[in-house]
Amino acid sequence: MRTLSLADHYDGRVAHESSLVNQLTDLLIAGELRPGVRLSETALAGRFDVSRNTLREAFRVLGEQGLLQHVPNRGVSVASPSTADVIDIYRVRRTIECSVLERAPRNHPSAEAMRAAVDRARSAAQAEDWLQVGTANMAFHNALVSLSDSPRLMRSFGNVLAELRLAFLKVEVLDFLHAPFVDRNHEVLEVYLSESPAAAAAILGHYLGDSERQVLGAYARAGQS
Amino acid sequence: MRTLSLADHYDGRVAHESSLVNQLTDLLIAGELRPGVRLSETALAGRFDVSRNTLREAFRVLGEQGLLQHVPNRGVSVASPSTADVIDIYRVRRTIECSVLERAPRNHPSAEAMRAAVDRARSAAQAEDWLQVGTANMAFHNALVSLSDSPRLMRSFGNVLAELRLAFLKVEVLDFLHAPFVDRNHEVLEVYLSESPAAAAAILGHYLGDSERQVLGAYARAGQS
DNA sequence: CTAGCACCGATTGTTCTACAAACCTAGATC
DNA sequence: GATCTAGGTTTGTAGAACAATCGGTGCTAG
Repeated sequence: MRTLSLADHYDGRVAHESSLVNQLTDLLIAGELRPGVRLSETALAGRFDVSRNTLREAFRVLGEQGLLQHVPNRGVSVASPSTADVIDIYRVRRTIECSVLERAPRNHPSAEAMRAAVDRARSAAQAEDWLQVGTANMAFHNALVSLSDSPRLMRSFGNVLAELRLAFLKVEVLDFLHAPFVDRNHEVLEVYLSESPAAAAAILGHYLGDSERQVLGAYARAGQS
Repeated sequence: MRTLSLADHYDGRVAHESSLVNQLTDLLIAGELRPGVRLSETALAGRFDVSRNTLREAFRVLGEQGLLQHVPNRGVSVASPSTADVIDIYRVRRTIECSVLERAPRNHPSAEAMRAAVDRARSAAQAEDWLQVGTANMAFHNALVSLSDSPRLMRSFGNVLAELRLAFLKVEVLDFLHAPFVDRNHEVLEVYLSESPAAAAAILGHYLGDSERQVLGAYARAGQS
C-alpha cells in the first residue's frame, strides 16, 4: 500500500497521469526537487518510467499550479519564488484566509481537521522533524480555508500555499521558520472556537504579517532576491 | 495581423502551444464551444492542425484553469457550471473583488482600464452586441482586481471569471443578464474615484449579490441544475 | 418483455520514433 | 577581448502504434 501522499489531501485525483502529478507534487513539497533546478524531460521521464509526452502533460498541470516554471524552448524548472513572489503570496494569504475565517460558521467539521493538524505539528516539533511541521502547517491552513466550503478558494489557496513551501525550501532554515507556527496555529484555533471568528481572523492577520517578515528576513540573510 | 484575442488580455503568453491555449480560450469565451459539449481529441486536433499530443497538453492547461472538465478515460468536455458552481464562483468574486477594492489605492493606473471597459460596454450595449458587453464586463472586473497588483489574485480571479462566462453561455439569455451591468460598473468606478474605495466595495457587494440572484434565476427558468 | 451478459467499435491513455527549431557552449577568427 | 560560427543538446511537435477503457448492440435466459 502506497503511503498517503500530501497531494492526496487536496483533491481526489485518481489513477494514471494524475498519479504522476501527485508523485511530482510530493517530490516538490518534500524538497527533493529543489527550487530553481531545471527538469530535463528525458531524465525525469526515465526516472518515473513514463514517456516524455506523459511527463509533459504533467508539467503543464504543475506549471499552471505555479509549482513549475515553464519557459518556452528552455524547458521547465522548479519554481523559485522571488521576494516579490513571497510578498504576493502573503497578500493572497491575508486576503483569503482572513476573509474566510471572519465569515466562518461556528461549528464547522473542518475545525476537527485543524485540531488534528495542530496535534501533528506538536508531535513533529517535539521530534524536531521540521519538514513534517511544515507539512502539518500546510494542512492546518488548508483546513482553515476549507471552512469556506468553497472548492475554488481551496484550490487556488492550495496552489499558493504549495508555492510558499517552495519559498521555505529555497532558504532552508526550516527549524527557525517553523517553530513559532505551532503555537500560533493553536491560538487561532482556540480563539475561533471559544471566542469569535472575527477575533481569530484579527489574530491571524498579525500572525501572517509576522510570518511574512520572518520569511523575507530569511531571504535577505540568504542573499536571495 | 491576428486580431487581439481576449486571452491576450490576461497574461503575455507567447508562441507555440500557448497560442493553441489562447485559441481554445477564445472559442470557449466566444461560446463557439458550448458548455457541456464533449471535445474529441482527433477531431479538434484536425481542426487546429496540431497533433493529439499537443492538443492534450493544452487540455491539461485549460483543465487546470477550470474551463474544461477532464474525466479519466472519458475525455474532456467544456465545463458546464452547475448552480453550486455558480454560487461558489460568486462567493469567490465577493471575497476577492470586495477585498481588493476596499484596500485599493486612490490613484491606480488600472482605473484607466476600468473606465475604458465601461466605455466599451456602453458602446456595445447601444449596438446591442451582448457578447461584447459581456467581454467588456469581464475586462472591467479583471481590471478591478488588478488594482491589487497581485499576479496570483489576478490569475485565479481570471480563471473564475472565465468559468462564469461559461455559466452565462449555458443559459443563453445574454441580453437580459448583461444589461444592468453597464451602469452598475460605472457606478462602482465613480464611487471608487470620487468617494472612497470602501464605499465602492460596499456597492460592489450588493451588485454581486444581485448579479448572482439573476444568474441563478436564469438557471431556474432554464431548468438547469 | 425485461434483466443480464458477451461482444465490438470507438475513444482515450501511453509509448515510441522521428525530426525541425531553438538554445548553449566552445572553439575559431578578427 | 569581443564576435561569430559550428556542433551537440534539448525542447516542440508530428505521427503511428497499441493497450485499456467505455458505450452501445444484440443475444440469451428467465
